[in-house]
Amino acid sequence: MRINKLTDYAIVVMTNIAAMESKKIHTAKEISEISKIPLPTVTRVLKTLCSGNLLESQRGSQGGYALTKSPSSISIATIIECFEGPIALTECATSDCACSYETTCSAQKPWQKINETVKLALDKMKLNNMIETNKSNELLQLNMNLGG
Amino acid sequence: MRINKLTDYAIVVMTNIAAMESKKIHTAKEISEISKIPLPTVTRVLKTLCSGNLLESQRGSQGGYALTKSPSSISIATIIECFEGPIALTECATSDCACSYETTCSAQKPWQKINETVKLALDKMKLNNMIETNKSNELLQLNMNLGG
DNA sequence: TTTAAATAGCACCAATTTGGTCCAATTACT
DNA sequence: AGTAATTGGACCAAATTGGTGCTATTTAAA
Repeated sequence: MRINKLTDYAIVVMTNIAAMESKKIHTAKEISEISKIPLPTVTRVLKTLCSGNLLESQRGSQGGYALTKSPSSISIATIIECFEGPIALTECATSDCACSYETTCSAQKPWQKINETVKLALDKMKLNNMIETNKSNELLQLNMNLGG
Repeated sequence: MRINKLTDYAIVVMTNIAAMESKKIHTAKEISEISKIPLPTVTRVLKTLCSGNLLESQRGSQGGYALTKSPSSISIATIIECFEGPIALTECATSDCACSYETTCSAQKPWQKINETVKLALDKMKLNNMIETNKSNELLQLNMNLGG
């Protein structure tokens, strides 16, 4: 039931980028050092975030990554969906559900309700909510969410 | 972010047992046939449910499994926790979190909020809610939740 | 034009988790 | 005693996940 490690990395990375207001564009190397995530891994995370349109990339010299939207309009739900597909505890509520009991399965409605609740909670939580407590905090680092 | 297959099996099994009011005790074989889950696998699920005190077992001839409580007082949350530990999208909100950023990590509160919401939704959903739509329905079978 | 800096898109391997199965031991009823 | 049933453990195969590296491509600056 837990989110994947890569998804957790992604949330850390996005939060860190959001917390750095001074500059707009950041290289993978820079983000790697700040987040204390090895470069190859953070690179992969950044690519996925990019293909999900949560980051935009600038190639070549002086290039890097930047948020596509303001921190207050990027939700945790979006980030999770970018890495793990539609938010649902079961596949039942998903569009691509090939469940053969669709019409008779009485369990489907309860699950839809549960999944909606979860999605709503994750939709409400935006990037700025993750950093607003105190901005002078050290930047988020690896393992803060997954414990270690 | 999805629940495990075994957890899904467990919910199916528990719902099916709850739906059979006539008899109180059911053998593993019986439950296997009704739920269309292979006997060895359903056996394992039943054992786990038993050690989590959601089912009580009677050994020997004429033995089997029965709910320990009424369907209306058994929540989906309890079943999930029985198989996957504390309900949390991250480990941060868990008691055994060894997160070294505890005091400074500003992301912890948001995560606690999210996890509480999820837990609440799963706590509210009881076994009787899973079957109440219409009792004449065929019993739930394998894959109804995970699709397939 | 050349060079250096950076991302893009793969493909690969290792480690972990998960799922499924079986066996020997134990218990209880007849 | 014999049969029917659970118990607990161990085991293996499969799938997923995480981590890394390589090469191509793009861009800006020297």
